[in-house]
Parts: sequence; structure tokens; C-alpha cells
Amino acid sequence: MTSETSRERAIFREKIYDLVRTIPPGRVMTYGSIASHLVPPEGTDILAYQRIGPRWVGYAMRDCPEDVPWHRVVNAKGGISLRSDLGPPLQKKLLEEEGVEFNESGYLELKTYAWIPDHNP
DNA sequence: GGCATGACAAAGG
DNA sequence: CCCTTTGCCATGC
Repeated sequence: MTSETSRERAIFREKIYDLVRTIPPGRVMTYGSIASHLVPPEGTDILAYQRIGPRWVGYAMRDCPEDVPWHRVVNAKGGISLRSDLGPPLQKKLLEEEGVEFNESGYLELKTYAWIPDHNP
């Protein structure tokens, strides 16, 4: 049972990585958007998932594989979430290299850059 | 097995 | 727009 759920979590992590891998350069997705576009493990409380889903995405990004474009994941305000000393400056730099522009407050326009799967503009 | 923390989000001040 | 609080639970000590 316990090993069962841990396996489920591992599978879910892979789903997160797969979805993040579909984000094209110059576009971003929020933690919440990623969570809402995935099907949570069987038996997960939907209401609870609404709150913990985004966090699971964050935990997954913490130990993401090399080929996952983690820098294209931002928070609901279009800002860079704090992670470590190195994280935020590097993430912003990587996005700017892809053509993403930030306003003076350090936020990007989600309306312009947000990527919605199978809704490709 | 309790206690604090966190790559979040939404709502309220 | 910025700051604080609240909900939730996986993770680490």
C-alpha cells in the first residue's frame, strides 16, 4: 500500500516532467496551471489537490532531470519563485534569452506568455 | 512520530 | 501593488 502510493507519486512526477517538457521556448506555465492540467493519482481528494497540487509541482521541480525546462515554470502572479541563491537570477536570465520581457516589478505578462496545452496560439 | 518548513494560491487589508 | 493570513500536505530533522 505504502509502496503503492509512493509508486503513484513517482508516476505523477513523471507526468509533471512530461508536461513541462511540452512548454515551448519563450512561453511559461504557472504551478497551478500545470497541476490543473494533470490527472492526480487515483483517490486524491480533488478539493485538497487544488491546494497541494501546485506544491507538488514545486517539489518535483526541486529535483528535476536535466532535460526539463524548469525555468519556464513561474508562479500565479507571473513572478519568479524563490528557490535558492542561484535560482531567481538564473531563471530570469534564461527566460529573457528566450525573448520574455519583465516589467519593472519583476513580473511577466501571463496574458502574453502563458502556455495552455492543446490550445496553441 | 511530533514539529517546522516550503520553487503555491487565493483572499483580505 | 505590497504584505499577511489561511488551507494543505510532502519532506526533513
